[in-house]
Amino acid sequence: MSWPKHHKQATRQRIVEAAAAAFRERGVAEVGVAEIMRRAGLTHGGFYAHFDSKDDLLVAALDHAATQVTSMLETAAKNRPGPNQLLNVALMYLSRPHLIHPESGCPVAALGPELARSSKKVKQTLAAAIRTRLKNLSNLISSGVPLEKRKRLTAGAVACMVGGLVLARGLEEAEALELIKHCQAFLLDTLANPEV
Amino acid sequence: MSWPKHHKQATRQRIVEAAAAAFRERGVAEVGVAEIMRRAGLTHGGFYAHFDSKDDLLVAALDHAATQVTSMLETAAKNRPGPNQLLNVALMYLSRPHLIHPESGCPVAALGPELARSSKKVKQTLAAAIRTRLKNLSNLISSGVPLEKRKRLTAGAVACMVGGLVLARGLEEAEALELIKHCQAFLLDTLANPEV
DNA sequence: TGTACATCAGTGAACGCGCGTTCACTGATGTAC
DNA sequence: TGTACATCAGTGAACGCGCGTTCACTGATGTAC
Repeated sequence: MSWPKHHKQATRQRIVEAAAAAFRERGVAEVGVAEIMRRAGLTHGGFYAHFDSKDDLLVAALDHAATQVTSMLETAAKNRPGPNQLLNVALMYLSRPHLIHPESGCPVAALGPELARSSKKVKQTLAAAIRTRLKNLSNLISSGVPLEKRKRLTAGAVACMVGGLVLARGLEEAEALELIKHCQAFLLDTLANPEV
Repeated sequence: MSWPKHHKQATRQRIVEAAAAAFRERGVAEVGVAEIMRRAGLTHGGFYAHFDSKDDLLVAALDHAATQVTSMLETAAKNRPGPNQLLNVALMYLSRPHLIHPESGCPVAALGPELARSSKKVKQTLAAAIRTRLKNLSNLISSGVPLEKRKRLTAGAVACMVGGLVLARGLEEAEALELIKHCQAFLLDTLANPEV
């Protein structure tokens, strides 16, 4: 073996990271293979030594982005321990940094509709990411709350988070910040009441 | 004047309607000018007699789609009069027909992120559509509720509606229906309590 | 330690294709007489 | 009423361009001796 075995793997990872950022920043259709390879410090010809197709890369990039956001939200929950972890996560999600940095943020908010119209593999990866998100956030609710109510709270909170960000990114920054603040306050009222 | 004056206008309208449906169904980048003209029963060459560019058409199509949804939601509010109009609208929005028919549904849920990354004109049209939506739904809340609270409820409800649909469209149908049901229940709990 | 070698990650020119856009033309229309 | 005409909505071939993908090649690497 003429090259260190981790070398190619590391290059692949760099491509995946570049793609995950570029896709979320500018959209899957708007970013070409050549641009991603350039961002990863390579030329476009080598792409197909790492991936079967652009679609194959999209699956890997989506998976990477989803994992990245999962650990970001977990960190938010751990760093601010308290009685209402789900609320802490929602407040961090509906924040200015997330609003103005789609490239490192939630792939559902940045690309959801586009991904839902993509190939079967991409749709399956998206569905898996959403399921994981719902499950993880559901686990942040006290186990004293009945299962059905936990599902309701999780679905509502995640929907409000994703929708709040999608809507805010369609407005100018001043209005956007106001909107996410209102969504924060809405969830605060809803999730912080004693029955949760 | 050799043609009835309304003729060209009617053709233009047909193109806008075809585009509004096609874009919401398959995405702006994925649908070409030729396909839209074909859907409108025309050939692609005539397109530029009606629009300056594909982007120009997108502005008109987005505007049309937003108006269409506005009147759909208004109908929902009027047909089911009651103490909680905002909830009625949300329940209709988070429904199976809307889930499986993006081509006639909310353009924010179908195209939001893609539009937010588009040209300045498209972004402005999107922002205007979102502002109108927020304002209209805010007006459905009893004027007895303080303004700030109304803003909070509106923002939260609209975010939950849009996010719920975006998330649901990323899942398989059975899970999707369950998710929108949970979002419905979430809003029912939140909006139907006496303090609203 | 030094040299010849096999491996294979990465290069860059080239491909076919579909896109948005342009333009010379066609032919259906209402009007003038 | 009938015919010649000007208008212009719509046609369809053509354009340059950038895309995803392919492939013959290069050159950096660790190994054998």
